[in-house]
Amino acid sequence: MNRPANRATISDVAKAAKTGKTSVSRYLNGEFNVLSPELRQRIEQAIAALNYRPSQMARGLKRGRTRLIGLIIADITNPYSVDILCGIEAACREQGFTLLVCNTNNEVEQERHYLELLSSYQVEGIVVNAVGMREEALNMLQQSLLPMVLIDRKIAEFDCDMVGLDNTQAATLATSHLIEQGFESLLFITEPMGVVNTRVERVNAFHHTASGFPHVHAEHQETTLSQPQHLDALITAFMQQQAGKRCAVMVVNGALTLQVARALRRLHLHWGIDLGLLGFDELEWSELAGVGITTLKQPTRQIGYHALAQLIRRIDGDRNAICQQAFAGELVVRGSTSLA
Amino acid sequence: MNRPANRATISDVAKAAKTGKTSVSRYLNGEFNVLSPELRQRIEQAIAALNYRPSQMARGLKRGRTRLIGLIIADITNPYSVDILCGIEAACREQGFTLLVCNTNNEVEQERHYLELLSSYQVEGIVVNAVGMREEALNMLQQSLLPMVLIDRKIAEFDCDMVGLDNTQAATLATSHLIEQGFESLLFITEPMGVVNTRVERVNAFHHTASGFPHVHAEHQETTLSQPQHLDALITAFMQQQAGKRCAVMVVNGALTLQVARALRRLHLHWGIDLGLLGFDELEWSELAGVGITTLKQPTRQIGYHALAQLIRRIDGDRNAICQQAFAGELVVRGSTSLA
DNA sequence: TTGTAAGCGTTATCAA
DNA sequence: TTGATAACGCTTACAA
Repeated sequence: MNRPANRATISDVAKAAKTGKTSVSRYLNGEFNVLSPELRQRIEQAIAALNYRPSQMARGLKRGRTRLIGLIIADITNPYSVDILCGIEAACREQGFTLLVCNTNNEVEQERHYLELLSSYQVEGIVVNAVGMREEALNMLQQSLLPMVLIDRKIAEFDCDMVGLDNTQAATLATSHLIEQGFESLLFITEPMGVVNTRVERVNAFHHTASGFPHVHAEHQETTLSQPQHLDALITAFMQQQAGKRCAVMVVNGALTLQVARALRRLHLHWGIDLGLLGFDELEWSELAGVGITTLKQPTRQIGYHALAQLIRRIDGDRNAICQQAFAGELVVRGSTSLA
Repeated sequence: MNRPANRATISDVAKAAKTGKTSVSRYLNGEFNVLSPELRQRIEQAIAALNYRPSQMARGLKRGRTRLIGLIIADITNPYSVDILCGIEAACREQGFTLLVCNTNNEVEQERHYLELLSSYQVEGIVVNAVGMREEALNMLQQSLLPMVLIDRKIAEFDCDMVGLDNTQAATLATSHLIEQGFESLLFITEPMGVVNTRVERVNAFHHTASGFPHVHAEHQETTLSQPQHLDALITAFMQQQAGKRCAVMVVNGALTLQVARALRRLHLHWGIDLGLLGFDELEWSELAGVGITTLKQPTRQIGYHALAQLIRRIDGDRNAICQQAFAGELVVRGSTSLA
């Protein structure tokens, strides 16, 4: 019943080194103080000879500590999420954790699946980047008992550590910039606000800031990523209504900014010439699109990094009250917000 | 010694349902034909009551079959890799496999780490997207005994299934297009060719195609992503040397195209006006950059999808000869290659 | 300094 | 139909 194709086990190594499993285990865990140099060497050779690698399965089963962190991403296609991921990875590396990335593709079923998977593989904590995730999916998270931290998004009635952008500061900064640049008519385009706190906070700060300038017209409109052509109508209507005024469009996130830029192209409207344009989220092509697009840049890496730091604190037993960390955004000014 | 915080085990369920572990295990594996309806219901209730979830750790340990696939990505920041990932995921979903994504960030150490991790968690196969991976890192792969398929890149002296672009077809298509558009002087900018077969094949096909047109000047130059300013000198020299001719630049991949576009901006050269520009890899912003950038689009999703299909064939015991699948690229023509 | 043996939570074998 | 019981590969008391 030999299965020669299979990997060597700790018993094989023990046999080859003419010793017991215990000593091999000790070797594996670096407990050299209880190993004679001679035995240590025998084990070393046996391991090399058999090309032995310990089974994390068995290890995890036994000790329950895996140094594994799960990251659930709703949409890996989103560059914002990827940046966050990089920040988390950096932190993981420093702390000796390994990151397992799971992309749910915005599907509830996938999220449920991964959540169970991660938990059943004994990850010690989970980071959830819920950008674009539907409420339904989020509720599922509450069932998980694992240490967990949310990125970017709060969930109503679900107390959980959160790390993200200071939306009020950011939207205020962006709106002020447009007004300073002399724009008198502002349109904030957002995905459906619903209970998505990031969107709501951005829109609120937008209106609040604009309301300090009576001569400025400010309105917001909702649209969905799935119906990009809807933007054409939205923007056309706005431009007609506000004809003669210096108009600017502000966009709630990077994914939507891409769609807005495409719509403007279709409409033969040029940002920086026919109207102003400012988008949340810095994109690699922001400077290449026409005269460049002014963006509100999030400290994404930092957000990811601190999210993991917080998670590890929880893993290490921190029982302090839930905390929400908000980081300031930065304005990157380009041609799209300086009308000639 | 009770640990009430911990998850329920199969024994707990068995106890709660007043039965043995075996029956519970049978229930979990859907062997209802050997379970009386009555017992089945008791188990069902016990599971619900305890919110029991089987431990994949223990399962994997026991049966050695996990339905897990590992994906090793050298640079998740690369949109090409993300697209591939999406294709693989789609295939995984269909086939009932779960994908674990590991980003090595182009670090050899990370790759070694993940390779061991995946194998020690009993993934049944690995897909490697080596784009941007250094040779050093690739060698490590050879040690792995798992079923494996490479994306985009071959490794010298390492027989392994590979799925990628038909580089010769693609480069020929692109070069022909430039010549048809009346460009007489072509510069192919590539990352260091070394033994990276994709780059070599593209450059070779480029020269071969151009050589059919005696009036066309064709040259290639190497540069690295880490020294974007080097591009400025490269391009300036080319434009001066070929002054008076209709010049075009072709770029070996999307990441480098981004850098080239930035360099051209710095040099105040406008693609579609001062020179032609064509890049491998379609990017979401290709149409938004100036007059739009002509690209050679890879069927990325398809590549990912077929890579997984091939891997599964191997997992299922396919022992046929190593196979390399090359998919055709498609030209997306935009303003950058039609000089007024 | 070394080794034996009892688990960890499953599944597989075999007997009832 | 059921259910002990022995693995799976590892860690960890506990002995020696």
